[in-house]
Amino acid sequence: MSPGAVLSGETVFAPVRSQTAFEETVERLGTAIKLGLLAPGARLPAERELCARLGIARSTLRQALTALSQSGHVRATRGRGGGTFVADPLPPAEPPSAEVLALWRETCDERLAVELGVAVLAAERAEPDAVQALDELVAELEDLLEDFPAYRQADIRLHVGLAEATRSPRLVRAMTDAQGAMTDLIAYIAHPPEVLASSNDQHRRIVAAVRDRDAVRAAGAMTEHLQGTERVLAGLLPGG
Amino acid sequence: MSPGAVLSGETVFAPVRSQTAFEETVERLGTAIKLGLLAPGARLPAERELCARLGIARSTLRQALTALSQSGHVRATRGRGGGTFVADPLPPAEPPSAEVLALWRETCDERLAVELGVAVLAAERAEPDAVQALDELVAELEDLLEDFPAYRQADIRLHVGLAEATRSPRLVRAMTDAQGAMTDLIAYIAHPPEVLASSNDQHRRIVAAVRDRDAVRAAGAMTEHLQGTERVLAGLLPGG
DNA sequence: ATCGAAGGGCCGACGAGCAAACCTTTACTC
DNA sequence: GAGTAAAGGTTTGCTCGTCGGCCCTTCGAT
Repeated sequence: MSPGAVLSGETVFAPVRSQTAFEETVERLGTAIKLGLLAPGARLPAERELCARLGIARSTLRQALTALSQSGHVRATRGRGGGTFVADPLPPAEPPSAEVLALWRETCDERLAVELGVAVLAAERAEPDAVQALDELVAELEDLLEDFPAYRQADIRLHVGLAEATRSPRLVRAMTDAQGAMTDLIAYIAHPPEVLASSNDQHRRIVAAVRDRDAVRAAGAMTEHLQGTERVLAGLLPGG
Repeated sequence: MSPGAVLSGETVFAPVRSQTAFEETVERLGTAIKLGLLAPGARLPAERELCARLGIARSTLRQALTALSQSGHVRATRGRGGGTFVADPLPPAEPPSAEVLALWRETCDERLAVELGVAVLAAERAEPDAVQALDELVAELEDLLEDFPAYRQADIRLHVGLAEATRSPRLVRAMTDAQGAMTDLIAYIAHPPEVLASSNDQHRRIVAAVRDRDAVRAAGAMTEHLQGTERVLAGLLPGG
């Protein structure tokens, strides 16, 4: 038997953790809000429409919306012209749990895979339109070096935008999940403007490689980009 | 708004698909069996132990085992020294559903991400022991060029072995999931010995790059390796 | 012959989720 | 100002998956 046999045995028989529809909905909408995919002040679809789109009963959706409303991420107004809106401003983020911190390396590993795959496929497939949108995001980021929260929001839009350029919905989902997991880790470490500037240089190189349809260069630039975060985390967290 | 806004909106509000514990268990064990992670004739842990490890009730586990037994993947014997065993031989694989076929490109995209990430991280982290195990698998594959089913089983062990070399359980899980999804697509296309020989050459180069701790070369070799499959599928399936 | 470890079967309790109503608030329209 | 449409809020009852426990059957080892 190969030396890894124990590990794969462990993996096969690891706990099955079935999320409930309620939990999954809270997480989906909550992450989208925290990542800025749903902008502050934006209006969600009406409950009756949203539950149909999500494929769940309205009562289940309302449980999720109630939870998000109690945590302050969403607020609802009644009557005609009312609806459910993303809170503005958003409530402050909560510090990451011990469990999240303990698994930080695996989280980074998963992100590495998603980002690398996205970089390669975006380089193969991105349409000129998409590349232009990415260019604009990079320019926008340049003006946000002094304001980390705003920078991070636009950063997420850039990474998700790369995933969208692959036109592979599952990769978009994987990217939002990965970014959601990373945000918990990233939020509480310092990001001086110089670091953000160099990070955005890397963005520029990634987008340039995508424009040139150069998958190898895109992957290389992305690897470098991710190493920055990882090195900082390795210095701050256990198991580094 | 970026051109991708529609896509990310679609993604955020896409149906939440809550698997039941029963379904998840059938899929986990079923995939492990089909992939050969649980070898034919192997004995599963006792029900009472297994349900504890999976974190589910015994009655739920038994539903899953009953399903797997009815589909012929597993057989159970009672009494002391009895237990639940992986069937030998396994039942013939079923042809892929129309849904699986329609999403083949996204499946390949996800696999690309996982395999690429695994290749890079394995090159950074693999221990000499693990590399040696991979070498042995490549050698074993060399003797199986004439027997596709056996080749494919060992092929999976090699790819999962690479994932194990990263020592990242989530990547191992991601790899087994990806291989499970690919198997459905691969099983029904022709694989003449010459194709397998060239595929195994690529394996050799991947492992060599991992041994040399050369992440870039590992990623390159892996990309090339995956393109083979993808090109064949693109020729046979719609949307290619 | 007995014991113990294994699968096999059964049943009651509980909670998630669903479906379909109905109520309340609010704003636009005529 | 009355009516109506569109939104969130509430209630109710049912189904079904899951749990947890209990007892039965089988059969090798002692």
